[in-house]
Amino acid sequence: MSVQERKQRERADRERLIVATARELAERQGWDAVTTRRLAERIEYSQPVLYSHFRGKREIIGAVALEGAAEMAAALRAATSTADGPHARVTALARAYLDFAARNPAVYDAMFELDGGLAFADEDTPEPLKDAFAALLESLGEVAGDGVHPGLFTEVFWAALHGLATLTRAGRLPPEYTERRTELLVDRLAML
Amino acid sequence: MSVQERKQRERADRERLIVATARELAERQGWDAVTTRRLAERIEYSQPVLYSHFRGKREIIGAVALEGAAEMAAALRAATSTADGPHARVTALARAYLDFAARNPAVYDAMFELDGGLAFADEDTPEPLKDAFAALLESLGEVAGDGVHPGLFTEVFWAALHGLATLTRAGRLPPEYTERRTELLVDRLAML
DNA sequence: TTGTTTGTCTAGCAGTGCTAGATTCGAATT
DNA sequence: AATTCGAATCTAGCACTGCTAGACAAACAA
Repeated sequence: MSVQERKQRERADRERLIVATARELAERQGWDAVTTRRLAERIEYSQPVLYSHFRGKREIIGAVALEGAAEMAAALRAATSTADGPHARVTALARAYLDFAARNPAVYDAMFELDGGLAFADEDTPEPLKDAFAALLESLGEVAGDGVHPGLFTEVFWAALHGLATLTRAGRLPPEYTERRTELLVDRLAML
Repeated sequence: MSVQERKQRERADRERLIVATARELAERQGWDAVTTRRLAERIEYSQPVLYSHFRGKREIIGAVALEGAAEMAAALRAATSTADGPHARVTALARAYLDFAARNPAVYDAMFELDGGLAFADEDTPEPLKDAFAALLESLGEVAGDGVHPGLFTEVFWAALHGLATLTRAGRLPPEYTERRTELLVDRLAML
C-alpha cells in the first residue's frame, strides 16, 4: 500500500516539476521556447511523459496560469491589506496588478493572452481564477459608486488594468508614464 | 517602359491579393489556419512567391494590421462626426471601437495581439497607426479635463477599450453587458 | 538566334505538437 | 529465487510549420 503512495507522490512531484520548468523556461526565453522537446529534456524524461500528465501543451499553459492566478490573488491582497482607506487601497491594488504583470510576463500571458483551455466567467471556472477576481472585487466594490453593480465596475476597472498591462508590455505604450496613467485611472474611475 | 509599368502593377496587385487572402482566411478560420502553404495555394502561386513580397509571415500580419488601422481610423471618425457634443462623441467613439474589434477579430489581433513587426509609440511608427491614435485623440482630447495631458488621457482611455475588447472576445467577460460597461467607462473617465 | 536576366517552382531542411508500438523495469506470485 | 505480468517509459515516426537553395523556364536584349 505504501508503495503505491510513494509512486503517487513521485508522480505529483514530477508534475510540479513540469509546471515549474515550463514556467521558468517561458519567463526566461518566452513561451515560444517552451517546446515539448525542450521541456522533456529539462525534466530529464522523454516527451511522452508530458502527455501522461497533461493532455497537451495547452494544459501545461493552463497549469501555469492557475499557479499564477493564486499568486496574483495573494499579491493583490497583500498590497491592499496595508493601505488605509478606499482610495489608497485601490491605488495599491492597481499598482500591485501592473507590477505583477510586469514582473511575471510569461505567467500573465498564460493567464490572459494564451489559450490554456480554461473556462472564464462561468460556473466551472477554476477556483484560483474566481478567487483572483474576488480579490479585485474586495477592494473595488467599495468604490463602485451608488447604483453601480460592483461586479460590473470591477470588470471595467480590471479591463482598464489589463489594457495598460498588455499595451505597455507589447511596447504600445511608453513605460515611463505608467505611474501617471495609474493615478489618472484610479482618480477617475473610483468614486471617492 | 510601359512593360515595366505593367509588371509593377501586376506585382502590386498580387501583393494586395496576398494581404486580402491572408485577412480573409484569418477572419474565417483564425490566424492559426493562415499557413504559408495554404496562403500560397489560395493565391495560386508557390510558397516562395510570398517571400518575394514579404520577409516572412510576420510581415504579412503587419500588412493586415496596417490595412486594419486605416479602416479603424475611418470608422472612428465616421462614428464621431455624426455625434453632437463631447459626451455623445466619446460614447460613439467607444462603441465604434468595440464594434470594430468585435466585427474584425483577426484584424484586431493583427494590430494588437500578434507580432506584425511594427514599431509603436516611436517616431518610425507607420503612418496608419499614428493616424488611428490621432483619431482617438481628436475626440478624447476635449474631455481629458483640466491639467490632464490629452495624450496621456487618450492612452488610458484606449487601454480601457483595448482591455474590454480583448477580454470580451477571449470569453473572459460576458458579452451581454458590453453596453453597460461602455457607458460606465465613458461616464467616469470623460470630464463633462 | 543567341545570351542574360527575371521570375517561378520543386524539393528539402530543421523545427513543431503529438502518438503507436516496442521495450524495459519493478513489484507481486509462485 | 525465479518467473510472471502489468505499469512505466522510450524510440521512432507522422503530419504539419516557416523558410530557402538550387533547378528551371519564360521574357527580354543584343
